[in-house]
Amino acid sequence: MRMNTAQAVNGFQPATASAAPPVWTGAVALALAAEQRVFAAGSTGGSCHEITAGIVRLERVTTAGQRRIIRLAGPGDLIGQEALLQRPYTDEAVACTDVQLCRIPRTLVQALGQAESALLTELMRRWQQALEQSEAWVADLTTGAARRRVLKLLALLARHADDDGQVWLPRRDDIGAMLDMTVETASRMVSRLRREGILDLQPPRHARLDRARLATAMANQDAG
Amino acid sequence: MRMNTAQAVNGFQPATASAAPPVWTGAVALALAAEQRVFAAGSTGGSCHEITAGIVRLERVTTAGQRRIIRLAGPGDLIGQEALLQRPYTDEAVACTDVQLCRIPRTLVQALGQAESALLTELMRRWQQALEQSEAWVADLTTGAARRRVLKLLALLARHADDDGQVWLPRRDDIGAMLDMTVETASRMVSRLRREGILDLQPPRHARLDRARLATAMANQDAG
DNA sequence: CGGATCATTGACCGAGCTCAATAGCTGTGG
DNA sequence: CCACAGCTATTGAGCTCGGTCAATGATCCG
Repeated sequence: MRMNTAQAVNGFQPATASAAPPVWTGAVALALAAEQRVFAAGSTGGSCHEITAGIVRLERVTTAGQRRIIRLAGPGDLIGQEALLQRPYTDEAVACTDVQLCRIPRTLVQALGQAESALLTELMRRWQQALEQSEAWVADLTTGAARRRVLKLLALLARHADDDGQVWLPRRDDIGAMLDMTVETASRMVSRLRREGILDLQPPRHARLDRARLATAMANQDAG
Repeated sequence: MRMNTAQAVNGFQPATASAAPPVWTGAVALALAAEQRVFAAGSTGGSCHEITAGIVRLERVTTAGQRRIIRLAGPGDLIGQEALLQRPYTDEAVACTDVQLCRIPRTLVQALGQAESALLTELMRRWQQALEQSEAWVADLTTGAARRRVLKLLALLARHADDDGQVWLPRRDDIGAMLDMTVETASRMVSRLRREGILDLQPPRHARLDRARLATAMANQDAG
């Protein structure tokens, strides 16, 4: 199973701090509270969205009837690109935290044939970013023991830490849907990490991470 | 865990029979034998590739040192788009079967600012397709019991059946890398499906599928 | 305060991993 | 052609992680 390939392909790229103002001139900003729906699966909206603040989850219901969170999208991420192609949204998009969005109408992008190429480049960049994150999700969050997957998830969430160093910690059943495990296992893992001092719960729905211990734990996990 | 949501979000869209000649005028065709590498992870190539025949796998080595197949790409799929953005390839691309490719140089796409919008649309379409497939992979192939995942994989492979109805069947350890299970479990599952008449092995590396029984088995699996 | 949702913990059990042995298949050289 | 080596696949036996079922705590409101 082990390989001697040297290059380290790291799943999660450093946070693409797109604090710079959105490039989509003409797009309209809007805000949503946590648990509000951005768009519904199967519905046909005329726009995709750039997330400027907060975290949005994309989820669907599998043929087995199980709710499954496909990926998380944060600031700088684009969701609902399928609308640009006049297709219904594939997944349900729901705000995990309070979020701020930038609504990008399809019409805006369609008038882009001869528009400045910077915009086109940006579009491609974001699109590819989504693809890579989706693939990183497969690679990191669906592989190995439950403990490993939870650690990986924490590492991902740490990238979205808010100003005072707190990270958003999903509800246990959401963790389950992300990592394909039961609520109980998710809870057990979180509790264990708390006892190990890796995690310090700050209810509601938040925690403080000990980055060093987290890194150590992940290294140990990968080693074992 | 079960939900009463009615809409069926099917993971795998019908095969995008892109038998039509590639839209990329100026791109150069090339052929590779099975197990040949299309591009290496970390290397910097000047082009992305459209697959016109065969199957290519995209894989990486996780931080745990485990080889993990991220997705499969077939005819009509675009791989290595990151080259368009002058970035090194994220994953290793290896031909699973003999493949035919269309090499699309970055320069070709860069001269696209004012080019016909049809090409731009096509690019976006493919990009989105890759994203969706990656997400479908997460949804279908990383969820649930080993048996379910193998069935899902077979359903996916069935979409790439060759002319005489045979499907390419990965080596057991490749199945393992795709579905995050051991070689032994993969072998056990395949053997079981063979005994159940869902699968008829046609070595080397091929099989014939009983679509009806496969569908039934998947339905049973989802029901249980 | 009472009810609802969410989280934690325990006891038990089974799917899948580990370790290990056997069997097919493929190619290579005598 | 056969014999052998090296890979690939299959199968078995035991053990463990995580799922299932169930009970108890927290937390959060109205």
